[in-house]
Amino acid sequence: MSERSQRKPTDLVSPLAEFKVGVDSVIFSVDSDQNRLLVLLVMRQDAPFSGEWSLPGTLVRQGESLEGSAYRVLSEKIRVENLYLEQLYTFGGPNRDPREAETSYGVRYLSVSYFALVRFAEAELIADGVNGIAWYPLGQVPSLAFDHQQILDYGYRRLRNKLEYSPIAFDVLPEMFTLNDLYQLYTTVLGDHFADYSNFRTRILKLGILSDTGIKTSRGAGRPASLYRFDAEAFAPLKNKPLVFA
Amino acid sequence: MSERSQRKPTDLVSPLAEFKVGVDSVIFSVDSDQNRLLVLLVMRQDAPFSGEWSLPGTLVRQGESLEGSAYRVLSEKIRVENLYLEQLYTFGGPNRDPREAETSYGVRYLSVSYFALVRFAEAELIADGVNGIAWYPLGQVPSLAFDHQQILDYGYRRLRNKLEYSPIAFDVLPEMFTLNDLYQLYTTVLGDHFADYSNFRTRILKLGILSDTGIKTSRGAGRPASLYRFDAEAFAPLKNKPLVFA
DNA sequence: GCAAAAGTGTTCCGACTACACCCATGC
DNA sequence: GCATGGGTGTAGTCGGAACACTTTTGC
Repeated sequence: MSERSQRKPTDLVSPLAEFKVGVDSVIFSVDSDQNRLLVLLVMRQDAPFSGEWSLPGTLVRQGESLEGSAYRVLSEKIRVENLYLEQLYTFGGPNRDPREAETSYGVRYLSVSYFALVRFAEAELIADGVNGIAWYPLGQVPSLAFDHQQILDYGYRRLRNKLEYSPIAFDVLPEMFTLNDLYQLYTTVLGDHFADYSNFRTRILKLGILSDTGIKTSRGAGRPASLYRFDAEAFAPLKNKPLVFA
Repeated sequence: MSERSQRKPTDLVSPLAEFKVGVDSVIFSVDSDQNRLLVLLVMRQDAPFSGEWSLPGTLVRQGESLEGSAYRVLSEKIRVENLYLEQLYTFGGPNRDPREAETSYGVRYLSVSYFALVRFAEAELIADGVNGIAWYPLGQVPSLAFDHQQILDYGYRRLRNKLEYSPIAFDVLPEMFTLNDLYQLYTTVLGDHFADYSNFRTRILKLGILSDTGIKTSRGAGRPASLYRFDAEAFAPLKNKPLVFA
């Protein structure tokens, strides 16, 4: 890690800060029935910002890794098997948390943020009867505690980037899915500012990372659609290569 | 920031971790005379890892922001005016720093890493006579203290990405530069796995963000080259748009 | 003149766009 | 049949890759 600055003998510089480290997560999900992009918010119970909505978060415990901490919050709020999780950014300026003022000796509160995309269908919210917890459609998000709006914005940008250039969509789609399912996922997250369905089809198939299971599925009227499966082996050699999914 | 998990009254969960927060920086520079990509390393003076090379870093002081801390280390090591700096990633697993074991009560050491690209010509190393400090060509980097090799790898990846998709090259080139200067910068960082000079020229000029000053410069034999200047106004509307510089 | 470096132009080809069109199902 | 959604094909266009060629300097 780090060392002090290199003044030789007596260190008469200002003292080191002491930190509590929090992990806050921007947890996204796509409701494919209503084509809405959702973010998970929780109502704060304690000061500061008691009664306001915020991103789910926690303070890091002894012996716990940052990512482990992120997974813990996630599992405390929702039951979900399939997800993508990655670190976002660390916010750590002084005075970003009102609790810093209260404490006599200057403890700082730092937030390592994560962003997650979870499979909506299986994501079951864990209501403990006391806490408010809810999926909010992006665009209907209320004002948030701390600097959480900033974190959310940052997470949304990252989500769109990841979706375009990484196969995270397949972490959140069911094992087998139609190409239309995939297309809908992309449009709800990215907006429909890209290729029409027909061109999307051909391009994504040309990548060669989807395998047709041959199984057909019928959703009401219309011709039944083929179910596809993400082919991890075929994708492996393409990893780290610049790929555009949308 | 964050709250605890939502158990109601008594918190009998494992206690919170206490953190020292360090900032470690991957500072790159391009020696355009020798076409080498360099990274700044310092020799550690104190335990742990005393006598080993490491990334320049420091522990965050009271009242100091993370970015401020990164700038402080930078200014303690080199004198440089023009640079690009951005946060990289936060490494914070338990047991990543040997000092955690020494302390009786489990203080954790967390590293928020930054990456910087500085203008080589004006970067003057501040030798304090005691500390080793040196530019190492990438590929000749010795084994590093802590998990600094991992941070360096991460920084290198980010550097290449940023160079391809952001105009950070112009933060580090002189005010006026030839297209060949620009091309050399790209090739030394990215390798010459992209367009030849002639295609690079036309593509970068078509972006419309470089303005020809009309001034010619002659470097030995050959036809004199035009000096160009980065046009920040012309670039402004393109910001946030996906742009490929290489 | 000749070598060296800067700068221009041309040809080829693959990829993306915008459609029009065919196919298989429910009712 | 016909509406509905799935799936295929094609013509036009844009942009990058490769490379030949011209221009302007030093010597």
